[in-house]
Amino acid sequence: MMISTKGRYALRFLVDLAEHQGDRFVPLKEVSIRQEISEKYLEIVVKELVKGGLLAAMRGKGGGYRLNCAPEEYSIKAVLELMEGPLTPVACLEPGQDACPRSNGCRTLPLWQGLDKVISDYLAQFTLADLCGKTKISS
Amino acid sequence: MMISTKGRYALRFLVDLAEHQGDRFVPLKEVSIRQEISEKYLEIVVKELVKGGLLAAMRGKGGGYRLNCAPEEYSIKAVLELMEGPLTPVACLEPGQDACPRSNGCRTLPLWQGLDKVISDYLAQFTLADLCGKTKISS
DNA sequence: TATTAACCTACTTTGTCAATAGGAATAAAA
DNA sequence: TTTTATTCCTATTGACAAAGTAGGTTAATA
Repeated sequence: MMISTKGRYALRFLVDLAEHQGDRFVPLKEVSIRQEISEKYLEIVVKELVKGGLLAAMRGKGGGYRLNCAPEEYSIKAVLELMEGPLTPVACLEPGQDACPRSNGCRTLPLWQGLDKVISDYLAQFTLADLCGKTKISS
Repeated sequence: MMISTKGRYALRFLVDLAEHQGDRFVPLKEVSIRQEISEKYLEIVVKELVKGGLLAAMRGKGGGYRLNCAPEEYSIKAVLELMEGPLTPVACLEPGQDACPRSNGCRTLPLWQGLDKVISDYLAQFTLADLCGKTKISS
């Protein structure tokens, strides 16, 4: 299991906004009820989305959250990486990792590199828009 | 990060056996030195490989471990699932999981199903033999 | 009978996940 | 101006798993 609640909740929050925001700010509580996610925990998730520049926030009465861009602009891969960190299947592939001393003759490295690529390529091809309304994703 | 040391060490152990066993039983200590993995921890990993029927073990002097089948017979996916459990990217896809009540209108489920499929298909196409000697895996 | 090696049980340490608790700051409405 | 609705902030908790250590028991061979 590689995707934690943070990544999953973040996507659900963004989809919910895309589908319900219209022209207003949507309060977190509203999403929390629709998505059946604890308000308090969702706060933590959303804080990172704001900090990452994906959402605009507005405080006080009538406040809430709003997408900063059109749904087509949100790459699924980018959202998940913001929440989860690198999505590599093994630690030695994480960016900024100094090459493992065994990497030269490592028999398994190519396997992990290939796996990393299929995951990365898959997630990079979708945007938030693909998750909205009737699904455009087929397995 | 989705593949733990158990899965990674297990593959390295199996590859090491495939490349060095010849016609004898290979003691764990020997692999542990070559692979630079703690003997004690490797014991835990190997125990599961034996229990899973992948290895034959022989005790006492001259003992050690040996592959039960030809390297082509070991599916990478099967080995990893033995060590890690289900490789699904999210919990709701694990086998034996009762369908989540939200699954009907879930906007993210198709995404996870698709991701699960690319991971599963990728890992299912390789065997231990593909990891041995010069790599036959390209990314 | 000494040696080598697998097997077994228990423990430890460290870190992350998934929250919860309680309030402070801010904006709008009454 | 006071109430209400909302985001924002810091701290804490409980459960669990990952990764590894420690110390001994059983079995096969020379």
